[in-house]
Amino acid sequence: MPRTHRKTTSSLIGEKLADFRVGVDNAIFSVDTAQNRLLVLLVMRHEEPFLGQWSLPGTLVRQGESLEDAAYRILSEKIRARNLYLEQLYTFGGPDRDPREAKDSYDVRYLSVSYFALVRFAEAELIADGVSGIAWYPVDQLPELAFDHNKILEYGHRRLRNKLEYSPVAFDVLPELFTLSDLFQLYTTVLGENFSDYSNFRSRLLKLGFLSDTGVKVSRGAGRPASLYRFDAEAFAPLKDKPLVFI
Amino acid sequence: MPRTHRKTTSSLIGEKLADFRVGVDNAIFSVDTAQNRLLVLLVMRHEEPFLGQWSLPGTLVRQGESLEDAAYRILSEKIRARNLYLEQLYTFGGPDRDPREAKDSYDVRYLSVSYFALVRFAEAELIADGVSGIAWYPVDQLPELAFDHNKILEYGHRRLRNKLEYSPVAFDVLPELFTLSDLFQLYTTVLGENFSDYSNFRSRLLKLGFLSDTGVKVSRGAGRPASLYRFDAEAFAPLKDKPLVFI
DNA sequence: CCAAAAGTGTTTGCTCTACACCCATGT
DNA sequence: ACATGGGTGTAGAGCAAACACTTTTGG
Repeated sequence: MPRTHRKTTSSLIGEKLADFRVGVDNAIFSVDTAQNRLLVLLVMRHEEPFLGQWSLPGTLVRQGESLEDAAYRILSEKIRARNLYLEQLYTFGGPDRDPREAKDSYDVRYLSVSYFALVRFAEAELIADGVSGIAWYPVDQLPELAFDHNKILEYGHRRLRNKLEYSPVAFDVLPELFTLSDLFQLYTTVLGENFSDYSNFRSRLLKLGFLSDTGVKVSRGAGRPASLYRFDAEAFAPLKDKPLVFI
Repeated sequence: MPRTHRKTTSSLIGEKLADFRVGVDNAIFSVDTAQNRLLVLLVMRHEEPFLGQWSLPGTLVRQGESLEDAAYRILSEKIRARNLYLEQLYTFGGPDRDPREAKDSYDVRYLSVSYFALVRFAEAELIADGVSGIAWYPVDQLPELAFDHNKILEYGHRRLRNKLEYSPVAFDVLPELFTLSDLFQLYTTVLGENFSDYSNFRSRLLKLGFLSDTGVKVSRGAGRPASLYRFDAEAFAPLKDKPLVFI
């Protein structure tokens, strides 16, 4: 494998290696169940390029820091969230995705490893550091973002929908105890109004057998009180690798 | 977003940025239908570290070259394949994944953006460049690979199985005209013996409506001759974004 | 009592599974 | 003729969509 990991600068024709800056950008989603909105966390840029424009929270990777560590670091610098789900999304690294590449005489490439996160909205307290603008934006009302961040978000949004359908991410982001309506509403705000009928959703989920009824009832205004359920990780374990459908 | 894309070296405490070499490594799969084996392309290393060990074909990214371009370049340096499917797999970038990081005084990080590829076996002619060892290995008889390449391959293998179930990659890798047995066999070698009954597989696929019978029959030894089918891209188009199950 | 929310049940049609069986060819 | 692989059909189980209905609360 002669061409892999050759020492930095090669003198062979046409083989000049690119010099990279590696950053991590996060697509952080959250569901505001009170207002039925799917939100994404944006921060205002205070530097060139794209000064004054909204962008995804990101950072450059430090020495000794893994990519995932970097992703968690940005997240914890922006919000205080304890319950969350995070995974790598995609790596965007084409040339010309950052305007600085053109200007820099040194021909530097900016590579972005993006991460996808879903956090519990109620607990996610934004950290205002005085200077930076930081805000939750509804995904259907996004402004034009810096770099290729609109593209990253679109990609992240697709991933979110898939995750919800095929894996139990929802429970990472719901409170410990929740009603089936809470769960249904979460799915509805992410997947759209008519993804399923409530009663069918309900029986499908219950049949899977990893939601345990605590027996405790809660009343939310008018209407019959709802049972509080808990996600039973043990009961779910055997299903972990099977293709699940929560439709 | 003050911490994103800050100019190279920062002097703030604990914020020393990592210096990156970005490589692309390919997990290239192929199905040998004659012998019913799932193969992966490995190359022998002729440099330290891991000299004399097998590894995934990889390269460092050049100036002006996109990640995907780099992936295609390695591929075309190793095999002459015209029909293939390729997509990004995952980015491995933790510290300590490359032993050179420890030795280099300069604290360089080696980041690997891995790509997943599926190529048509019959056409994939290996390019022996005299020096390098290069070979197809059955995925169930892998040697110990350099770096974290075993992990990458495992990840790629999982992706392959998913791709086959939910997307029409198989048709990128089958000949223009194929029998339903060819298709079934491809699925069997990748997903395992008992993923489905032939007759059910058959009717499910045909009902989807994007396989058109050419009427031409081929005889392979004994037994009734089989119809040659063609993948009808137009008929498939409307199904593109729907969740398909080829199980 | 009525509206609202939670929870149950039923009907209809379809898909999945598992086989059994027929068809066309080489030897 | 018979083994071999290709292709068709079917009965039963289970699931999903749609919707009607009951239960329990607040006002």
